[in-house]
Amino acid sequence: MLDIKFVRNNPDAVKKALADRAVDVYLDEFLDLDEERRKKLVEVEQLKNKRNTVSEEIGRLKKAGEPADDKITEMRSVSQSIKKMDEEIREIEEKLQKILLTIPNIPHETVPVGADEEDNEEVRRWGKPREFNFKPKPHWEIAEQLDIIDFERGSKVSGARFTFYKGAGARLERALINFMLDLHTREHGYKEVLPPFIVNADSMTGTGQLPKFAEDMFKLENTNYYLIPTAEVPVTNLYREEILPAEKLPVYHCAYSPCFRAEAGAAGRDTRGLIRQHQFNKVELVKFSYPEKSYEELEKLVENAEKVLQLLGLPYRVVNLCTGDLGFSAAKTYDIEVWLPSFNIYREISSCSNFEDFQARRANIRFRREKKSKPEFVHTLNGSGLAVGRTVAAILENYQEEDGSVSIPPVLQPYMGGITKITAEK
RNA sequence: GGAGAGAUGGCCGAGUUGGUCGAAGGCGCUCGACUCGAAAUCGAGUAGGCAGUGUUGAUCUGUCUCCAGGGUUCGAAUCCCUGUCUCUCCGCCA
Repeated sequence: MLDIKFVRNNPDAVKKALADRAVDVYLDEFLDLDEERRKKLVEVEQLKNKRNTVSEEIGRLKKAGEPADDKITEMRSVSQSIKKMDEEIREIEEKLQKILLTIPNIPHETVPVGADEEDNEEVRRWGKPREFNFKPKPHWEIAEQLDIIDFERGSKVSGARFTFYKGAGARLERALINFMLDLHTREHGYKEVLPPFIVNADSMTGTGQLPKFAEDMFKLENTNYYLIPTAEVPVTNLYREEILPAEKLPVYHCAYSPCFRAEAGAAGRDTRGLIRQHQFNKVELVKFSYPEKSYEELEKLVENAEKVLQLLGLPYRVVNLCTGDLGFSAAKTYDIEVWLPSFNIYREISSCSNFEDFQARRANIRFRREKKSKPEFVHTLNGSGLAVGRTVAAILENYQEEDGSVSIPPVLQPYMGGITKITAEK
């Protein structure tokens, strides 16, 4: 959510940001409503002031045993006017809030202006895609031949885009989760959290999933609960409605969680394999930062996520998302894309964003610079470190051998009970 | 699931026969005095949102906020209704 005062004072900047994102918002209507609200507010506050002073007087008169009937009658009508005006103001505020909640964040000045992913800007590459002397297979073929992932039974038991991991596949997934958590907690200074996987609507609004993106999520019927689409939601909302002591900043958390996504509107895309599932695992990194340090923190966050791929020996590139591809709440986002040989392209495996104070304002997460200074909004950041399912896919594809077996990256071997290779069971 | 109790400022905790209550008191914190310094002691200060003023986030003014949302009333932390959460006991359960 943007600062209403900022929108009021910088309508042109907001309009430009909206245009760059190709988003339609009725900003002029918003500005008119805002002005009307303030006008009415002044009026009603004057009336309230009158009510307060006269009511006090009535109390004094009654105590002294003097009559106050005429004043009471007068106040009766004043109170009625106040009630009416409060109602009008409330309606205006509701409209304002509704619009405000659907205005996306303003892109940072270093974000390239562009229409879609074609206009994203490649920042760097790491690692060289391996040259195969045979035709690399897609990960779902490898996995099925090794009998470590069962897509068909996943569909039977749940539906499309659900899978069973089995044997070494299940263990690989678990190994990756532990490897990532260990790396981020031991080497990168993140404190681990294991959050609830179900949250309420307030939390979803706090991080920006609601009200605009309700159809992307699974809602539990007859409740106010949602399955989390990412650990970003519970972990960022950890400090909702709180004022953090300055000495605690920056706060770093990492969290494993399953993620549930309805993938509405993605029918027909990535129908095979692990790339797009209704349920997948992810290790998430979340930061709460001083405003002036948040872009520094973003760079460090991306590097922390990259480190996972480097240690796993998976080639990747980092791209700076353009205005048209940028998520609703983000001011700037780096995607990390891992090399997938069978696709012959880089595919998103991590998304690291700085939300500046956009989520903090929605969720009311603040900090106090000095003991006596006013609370300010923190900046929030998060990034995948990494999406585990896609990492499994990348390992299977990049480490596959011609005989159908898959080598285990050395850093993962301790987590896999020392095995160096996944081979088909006899 | 059944029965009961409760939700007040950074924390603890008064206030529940409605009327100078944004809220006593204590702790904590900040500043000052004392001290070579510290402790102790003494004095002062110590919520947030919105709006106006100023103008750039000093000050001043108004207003709202005592879990949330409604209601009664000239006036509610105090009365009524609904919801949420917490605690205790019982039942059930991993």
